[in-house]
Amino acid sequence: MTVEKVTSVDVAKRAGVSQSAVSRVFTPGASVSPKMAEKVLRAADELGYRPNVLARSLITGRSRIIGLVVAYLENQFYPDALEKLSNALQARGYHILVFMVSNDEAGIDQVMGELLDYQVDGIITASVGMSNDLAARCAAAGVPVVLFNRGQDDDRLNQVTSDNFEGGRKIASFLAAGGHQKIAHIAGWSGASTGRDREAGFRAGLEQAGLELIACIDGMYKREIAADAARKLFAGTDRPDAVFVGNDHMAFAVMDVLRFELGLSVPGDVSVVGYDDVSLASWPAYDLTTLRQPSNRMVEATVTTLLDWIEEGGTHVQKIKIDGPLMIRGSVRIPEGWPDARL
Amino acid sequence: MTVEKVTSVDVAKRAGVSQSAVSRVFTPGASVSPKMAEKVLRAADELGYRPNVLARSLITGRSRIIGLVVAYLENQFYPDALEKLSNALQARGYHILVFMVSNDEAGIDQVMGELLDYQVDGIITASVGMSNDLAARCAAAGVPVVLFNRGQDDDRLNQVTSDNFEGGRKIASFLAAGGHQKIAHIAGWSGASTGRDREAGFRAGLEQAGLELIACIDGMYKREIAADAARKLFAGTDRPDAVFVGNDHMAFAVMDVLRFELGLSVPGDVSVVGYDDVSLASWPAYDLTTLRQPSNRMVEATVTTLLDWIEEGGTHVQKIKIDGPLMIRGSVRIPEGWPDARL
DNA sequence: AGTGAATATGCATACGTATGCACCTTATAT
DNA sequence: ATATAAGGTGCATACGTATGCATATTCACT
Repeated sequence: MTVEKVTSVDVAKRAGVSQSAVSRVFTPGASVSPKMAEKVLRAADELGYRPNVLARSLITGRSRIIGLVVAYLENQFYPDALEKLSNALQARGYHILVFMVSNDEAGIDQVMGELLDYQVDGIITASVGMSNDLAARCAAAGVPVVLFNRGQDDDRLNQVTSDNFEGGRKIASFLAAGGHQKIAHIAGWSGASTGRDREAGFRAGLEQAGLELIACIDGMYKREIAADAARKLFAGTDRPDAVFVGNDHMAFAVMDVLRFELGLSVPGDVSVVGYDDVSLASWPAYDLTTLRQPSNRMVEATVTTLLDWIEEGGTHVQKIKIDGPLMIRGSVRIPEGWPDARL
Repeated sequence: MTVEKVTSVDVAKRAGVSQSAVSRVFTPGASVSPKMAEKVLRAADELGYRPNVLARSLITGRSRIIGLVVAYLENQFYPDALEKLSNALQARGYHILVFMVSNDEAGIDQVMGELLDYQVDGIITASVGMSNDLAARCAAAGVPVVLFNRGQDDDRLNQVTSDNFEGGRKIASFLAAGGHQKIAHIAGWSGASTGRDREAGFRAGLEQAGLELIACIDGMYKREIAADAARKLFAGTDRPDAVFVGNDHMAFAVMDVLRFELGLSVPGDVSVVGYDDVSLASWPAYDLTTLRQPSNRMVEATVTTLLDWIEEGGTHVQKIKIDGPLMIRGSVRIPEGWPDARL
């Protein structure tokens, strides 16, 4: 396999011009005459020349690479987000370098180091937090960070989330309006802001309706743990008549346990509500009522924020919350005369 | 935001040594004395120095970046593969640059060009084919390619697939053994080898059992098209008693239509078999019988093949087929006395 | 102590591109 | 026609690192 690299020098030679001229032809906005452009482009085409992005980045200091840190792709919300992020960035001339990471501090630190080695122009973390030390290193390296679907109290870190507190609250008032009395919660991981905020909003909404949680278990955003939580919640005789599960991924597991292990009817015996509105939630097998995280708008906000920092040298750290509607489907008892309008 | 790059020169200065020495300390296998290593590492640590991968790649000609081209992540098989590929490559010091692509020739060509601009060391396409022209360009650039889950007659392209023909055949004999008489097929996209091979194997298996397909519709690997196909298949009075669907992603849609639109029982009225064995297939809501594509082994083979080419200058193009078992679950009528052993 | 081999180190250069500067060409206005 | 600005072009250098070559140091052995 003979590798014949063709460089701007080769093109210059063939076109009978200087290397700078070639470079300028391939640099948008540089000053070149039409005649020159034509000559160079023809020579480039004949040789099959394409600029070396890496060499370019050495000078410009911009790699057009965005690092994406993500913990797991099993929850459908993330591949969906990844696909949308990648498309949006690709349309703007950037590309995503993927870093899978186990969600513990040591793993993240190690991976984030590798990330910076690649001179990424920016970093998006999907549902992953950062240590202070790390945030400092990114800041020092001048690499902007956006936390996608994760909040963190650090005024160097941009973040884009749905309005988790308000979402939890909406679900609470919806369940309360449906006349549910014994309401339980299988929470998202308490180590993440999303889980905590949803729970807090949910509790606030219940209180507002004069209700109280009868049980709350941390599901860790994991299918198996959520399933166990469901088994535990429904082990006694005093069963909940409604469960809010911290995300759809866990909610599916919970519904499976309720229906196929315990023989309960959803929503006949118990209402189930999720969070995210991944596409599977709308499939008839689950038909899950859930609070939609508007991934399109979240992605849009993420990309806009990040590129603003990269290209305009942004200075104002954004903490963006995006409101989403409750998607009412067949997994819940629907309140009498509940307005069709989305919450 | 002040960006202070710290380079090997800075480290050299502080440690009182030459830049070459610093480079060697960070190059595994280079000759350095323990004393030197210690001095340099301390200085590097104090300054927070890390080698610039991009600058390094300019000299070595290796970027340690693998381009991954993928069409869509909705089918759970792909995020799963992506996660595993990324982990496996990461463990070997490589990272994945993601390129989303619409599955048409023009889009692929455009994207593949950008890919080569990044000087990737290798390319993996997930369920995406390549034009001859493109294969030639990759070969000319010395960039090895592995097609993951896609076959193509081109002796420059490595490929790793499951044994799709044999898989289709296994499913046919299983359904035949179950006493099904009116067997239909909702095929994978006929534009892809996987779909064609599964269908061919399926037909061969039926013939072997003295049966014949009563209907076959191209589902294009798309949920909505598969759902329509199911509606069409079951519109008349002479309904199939078994359907083999070209992948799980479509099979879920088919089951949804059968159960929730047509009120049929699966497997009471009709058996359904899928292909892939994504994790959702084993969830009780579907409990889908399906032929497992062993993604772990496929990923392993893909990574091994690719890195062999990259690091050892491989020369023998691999066309690897990996056999997978039929996972027998509740979506089919199970043949009397069918051995528990996997097919 | 002296010899040769083996190991460490520094110097200089190369990788492929972008860009400041100086120069030259062409267009524009006077 | 001349003066001036505006636009093109080439030269030289820089980006941050790896590496061949020559030299300096260490070591084992006689």
